[in-house]
Amino acid sequence: MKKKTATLSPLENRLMQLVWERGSSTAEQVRQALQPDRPLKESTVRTLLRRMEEKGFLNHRVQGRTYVYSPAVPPQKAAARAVRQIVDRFCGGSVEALLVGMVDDELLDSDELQRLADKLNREGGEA
Amino acid sequence: MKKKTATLSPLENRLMQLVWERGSSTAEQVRQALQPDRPLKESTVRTLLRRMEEKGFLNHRVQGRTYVYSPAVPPQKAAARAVRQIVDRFCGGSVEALLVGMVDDELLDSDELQRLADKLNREGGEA
DNA sequence: CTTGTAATGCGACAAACTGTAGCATTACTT
DNA sequence: AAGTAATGCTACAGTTTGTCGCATTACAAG
Repeated sequence: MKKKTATLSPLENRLMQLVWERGSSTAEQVRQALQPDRPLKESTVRTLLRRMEEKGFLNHRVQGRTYVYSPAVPPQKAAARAVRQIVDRFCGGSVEALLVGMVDDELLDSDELQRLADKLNREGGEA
Repeated sequence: MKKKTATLSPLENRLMQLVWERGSSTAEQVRQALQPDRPLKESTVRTLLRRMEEKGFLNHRVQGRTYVYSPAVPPQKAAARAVRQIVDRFCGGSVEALLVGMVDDELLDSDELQRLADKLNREGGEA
């Protein structure tokens, strides 16, 4: 059973969140951000950050003696990617089916959908 | 570390797929469905099915000497649930942001969205 | 230049999750 | 009463996750 993981674990996701919010951060900053809620040693945070970079979710640039990590992918892009998986898995590839399900589940209401559709169409598609 | 898994593994997902398609199935049927592509021993399939039930994705009823498994949740419901997670994780809770991202990612095009919105609104919301 | 210091990556380890399956037990069919 | 088929339990190896300690290294200060 050998394979490369392209998914973030719960905790990794938590960190990803922070990095997205802050734009970019150092291990120490992330550690502080997690602070009283989730006290982790710096080594731990660094390991996580490193793994996340291996998985392709982060990039880092060296600034002086410090590594500054930043998102390799914008959140919405990652989200879209995740949704694609869901659509394939659960909805037989039909995005429409997914949206219908979301409305049924009250995750989204049709008015909101309407409004959004209007907005997007008005803007037109600027590829 | 504590335990509490609410997610399906890749292979489990594969089986879930089948059960959704077929409505309900026995271990043997699932095994056959996986056939040449993924030959698994019955024991294996049974273990997977059992785990999936533990995780709350399947139910089973006894029919004679056989267990017949069926989805505990319809696919679109599960999808919506998964999407909710994504929305929270990646889009700061904004479904709209997600949809915009999907359009950007060409996973969905605004015309399609428009059509769907119209359709849903026409049908009206039968709670 | 030497040394102290801070930041780094590597290697480790236990618990949990996955993929796979053998086997003793149990429940129908004959 | 027996044979047969389906069941759940237990097991196990390979991975992933959560957590670190530590040797090493790049800089700043002396």
